[in-house]
Amino acid sequence: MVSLKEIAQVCGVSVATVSKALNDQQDVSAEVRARIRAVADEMGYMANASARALKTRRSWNIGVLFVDPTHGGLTHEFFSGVLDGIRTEAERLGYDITFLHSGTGARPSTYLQHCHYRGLDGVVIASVNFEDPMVRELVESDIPVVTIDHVFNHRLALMSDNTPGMEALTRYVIERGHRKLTFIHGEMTSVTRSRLVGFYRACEEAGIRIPQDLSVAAYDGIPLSQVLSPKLTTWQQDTRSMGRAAVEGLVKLIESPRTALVDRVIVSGQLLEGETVSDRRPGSEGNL
Amino acid sequence: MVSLKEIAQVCGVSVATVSKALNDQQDVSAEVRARIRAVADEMGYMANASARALKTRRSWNIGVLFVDPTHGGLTHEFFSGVLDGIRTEAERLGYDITFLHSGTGARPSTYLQHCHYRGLDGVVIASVNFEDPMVRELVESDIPVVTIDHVFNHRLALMSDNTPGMEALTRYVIERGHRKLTFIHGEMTSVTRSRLVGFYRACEEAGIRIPQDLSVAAYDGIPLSQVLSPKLTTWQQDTRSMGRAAVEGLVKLIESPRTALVDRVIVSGQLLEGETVSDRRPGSEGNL
DNA sequence: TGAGTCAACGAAAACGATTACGTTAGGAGC
DNA sequence: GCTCCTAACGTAATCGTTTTCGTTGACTCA
Repeated sequence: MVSLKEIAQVCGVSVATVSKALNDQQDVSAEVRARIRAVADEMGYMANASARALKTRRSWNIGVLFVDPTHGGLTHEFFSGVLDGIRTEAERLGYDITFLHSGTGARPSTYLQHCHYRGLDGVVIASVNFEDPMVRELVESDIPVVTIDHVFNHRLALMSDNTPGMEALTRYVIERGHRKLTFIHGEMTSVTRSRLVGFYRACEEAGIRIPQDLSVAAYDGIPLSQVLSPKLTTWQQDTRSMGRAAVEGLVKLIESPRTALVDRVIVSGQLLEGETVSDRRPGSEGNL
Repeated sequence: MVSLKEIAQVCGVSVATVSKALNDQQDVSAEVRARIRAVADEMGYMANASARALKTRRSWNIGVLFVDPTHGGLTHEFFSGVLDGIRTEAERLGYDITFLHSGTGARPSTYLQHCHYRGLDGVVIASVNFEDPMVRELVESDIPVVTIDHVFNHRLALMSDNTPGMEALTRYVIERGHRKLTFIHGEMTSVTRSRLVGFYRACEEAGIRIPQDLSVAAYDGIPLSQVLSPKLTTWQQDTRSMGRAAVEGLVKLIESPRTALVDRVIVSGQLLEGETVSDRRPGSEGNL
């Protein structure tokens, strides 16, 4: 609440000079700069984000759009990890984050309007219905956007390695002697399709013969799977890294739109060997 | 990005009149107001939060302070529920939320400075080390604050029903015939102390005699406990309600500081009967 | 008719920061 | 001594709102 003006008065200089000194500009002598900094520290000066944003049109604020289809809110474990990554990386780079929603206060609005209202510098979109007109409006706007696990033209997309990951997971199961496989999935989203491709690839590569005992392997390495007994064998997505990578890419897009690449970033996961896939290879005893 | 000025030009009125019309003030005739609203809608006008905040000193933005001691970040299930409640209620009341942290951009700072930087209207504090000097600085500041599960003088506190909850849970165990009880807890926080009080109360009420088979009851009804086998018997805290109630109280404090009550709000939980407490009463068969 | 009232508008000053541009003075160069 | 350059500062406009305080004109009423 102490402003540039007050510092200027104490130091006997103009507001402009204080601003320059605090922003490390060249137009100020070393002595004056040092004095201004000392006074600013002493007075406990803190910049006013609103005033700065108003003038510079940069809010240092990133929007996060997430709609949980299962209505589980933020408890959804996948998004919790992603969000934590987003939050961590944003903080590191000097940004705050704001949850996007439709309905600013009493009057209803769109996601894009919410962005304009807050002057958001960019948006991370994850886990939404990408067919939603409000989402499309946002993606087609002139605001920097990065999507997670969905690809739009001319937009930065951050993908988990769904196809190769599923392929590797399936191959793991096949290698252990299983020949009759079933792929159980939820809603048929683009993510599901990617994984299905990986599943088929690994199957084709192997050929399918006779059934044996039931084994289970899953996608997503959420913590829950590790406290179950027996421990679930899964392909673990590094959700935190996904969040971090998303923000890293977005901020590049924001801060150097000319040179930043609009492409596909893939964050790879890893096999988490649990106890739910038996080893049926000749000569082995099996572990289930 | 269309501003009041542009609307004013189109309508042939002053900026002041447009502002008044859009903010439902009395100083504008019905016809002019209607025309201004129509033009504003048509032009897709959206207020600029920064400009408004700069002028009114109200950001419509609430800070959320949460530091996970176990370093699990937002994946901490308790806080995920609380956060979702905060988010939902804040949205309903027209507020956005911002995660507080120390370290605004490159330069390190305190939580309070972060609040000033963003002009936050109030703060919800949960799951932090309440002895932290930075937390105390925040609590002792002039910013509206509500704490969750911790009581400060002259500050609004939102408590879960730790003592009566623990008391009820313990009584439940005793009623089923158990006489030798053990209370296992983590760090000795004020929350732990509250629960311990409830535990002792129920014990005193009953008297203690001989040991029997092992039974387990737990506090916190996180989803995990329900997928375990056997299902854990727990006292379930309604985390979402806690988040909502916290924001509800905070906003009252923000919007009517004169009449809002600074007190203790208690959100009660409920017994979630699982399968981990056997029934040892005479005549019963037990279920474990 | 003249004073007074009031509804309906506008002018302008903020809020706190940034920045293009103007100004000043001292030194260099001839 | 004069011009010119440049480092180091200040002036002032500007970002988009809100809000106080005019101002204007129509109307009422004695």
